[in-house]
Amino acid sequence: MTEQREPKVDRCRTIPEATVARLAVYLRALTALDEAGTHTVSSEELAAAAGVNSAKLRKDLSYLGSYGTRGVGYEVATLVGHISRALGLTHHRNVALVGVGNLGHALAGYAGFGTRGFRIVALFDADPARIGQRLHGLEVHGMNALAEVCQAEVVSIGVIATPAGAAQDVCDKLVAVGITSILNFAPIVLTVPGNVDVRKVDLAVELQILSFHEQRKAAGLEEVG
Amino acid sequence: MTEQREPKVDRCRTIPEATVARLAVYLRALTALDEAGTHTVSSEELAAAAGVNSAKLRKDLSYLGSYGTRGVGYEVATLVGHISRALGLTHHRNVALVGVGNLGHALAGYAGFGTRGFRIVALFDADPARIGQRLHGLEVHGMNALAEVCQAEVVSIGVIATPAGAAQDVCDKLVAVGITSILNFAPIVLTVPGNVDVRKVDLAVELQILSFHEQRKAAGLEEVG
DNA sequence: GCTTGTGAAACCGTTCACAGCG
DNA sequence: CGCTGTGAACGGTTTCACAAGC
Repeated sequence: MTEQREPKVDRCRTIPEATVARLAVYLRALTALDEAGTHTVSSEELAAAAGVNSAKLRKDLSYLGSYGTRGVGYEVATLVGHISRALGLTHHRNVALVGVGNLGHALAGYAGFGTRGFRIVALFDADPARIGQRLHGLEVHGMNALAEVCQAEVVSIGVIATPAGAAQDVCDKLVAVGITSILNFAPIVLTVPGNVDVRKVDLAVELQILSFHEQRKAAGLEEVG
Repeated sequence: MTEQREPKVDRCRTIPEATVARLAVYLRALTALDEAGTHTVSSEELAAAAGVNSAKLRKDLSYLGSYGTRGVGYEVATLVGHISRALGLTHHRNVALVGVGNLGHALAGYAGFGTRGFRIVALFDADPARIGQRLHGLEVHGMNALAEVCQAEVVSIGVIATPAGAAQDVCDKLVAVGITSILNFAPIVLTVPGNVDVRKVDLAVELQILSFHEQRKAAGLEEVG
């Protein structure tokens, strides 16, 4: 057997995937603290606000560097800066949204994006009846305008809010235009080239997971009672 | 605080958390296969449809029992049945939705729930202007009707689609009414008793995770080119 | 032959516990 | 003294590889 030693180019910039997801949550909590006028937090306090334990929080933050003060805690503003930089949020990112139906409509109007580093700059839909409409100050384009519009506005993330049947086709088009990050709300697994990142949100899956635990709780009670 | 040390009752019915999440995805893929008229799938095929590798899929299914046929594969209908049972989806579960703003509106109209084991049976909002309105055949109730309505309809899951500021209060009210499973769309960490399960969906967090990878890709290119 | 089901190994993430430092 | 930062231990998850069985 050939001893395949991993190249192990472990430059200090390696942040575990699980940590990345939590950094976003810490950022949210820190922003809230900042707005409340708090200047300093201990790992214990911030961990509570983020719903994790303090050891995990400290380890997560340690991947960014040593930005705390022993015996004191972390400066809120400093952490906000470092986490923002780590997540690539130093400048706003432009988002294109495809599918302006039920859910897409709601996403287009969601104010939370703007305050957290993102701006929806373009809307698309396949339905001729919707093309040309204006939603929250943006015109709905047809899919054939995808390339043109995405290059004019510098779009870095695509959001798919179409029915399942259209999603893979839309995805292929987004990839063809050069988009390499996709957030998918359609209940289907997308196939993409290796350089493209996809994250998915499936509401029914979330409910089904809750259903599983609900059932287990019911079974447990039955046994006891 | 309430340090609940689990007694570690490892009865054979223990399905790992990571597996539960994927079972829901398998179910989605199987339903699609079923509708397409497929009767039998191999682990390889189903794994591809679910976006995982086949070894993982087989191990996941093995927690439910041995329902495949060696040399052949799995019968679609059989698997659908077993996964549905495992997830507690043999009967429809009733869902209460709190917050009928932008997002809540979209969720109330999302047809995908009905076909996948759930039914939204009650809508609530704190805004007097919205109370009494009808949405997709359901009346919007005020928060003071929560107890009454949730007990009349047997609600097993609560969905919070309110602004962040209202979410913890709404959550407390749901818990008080006896709801032990909550899906939270508000960008805040909810505090709940130990017997209550919370799952959260934060759209901005998802985008920030994509942003991280997008940045890393950009950094990588810079280095090469 | 082919594909499932599964121990064992490798991997990753979390928790512990304490050294290090302000 | 208090809190951060971190090696080491632990537990859960994924992958490997092959025996079992149609």
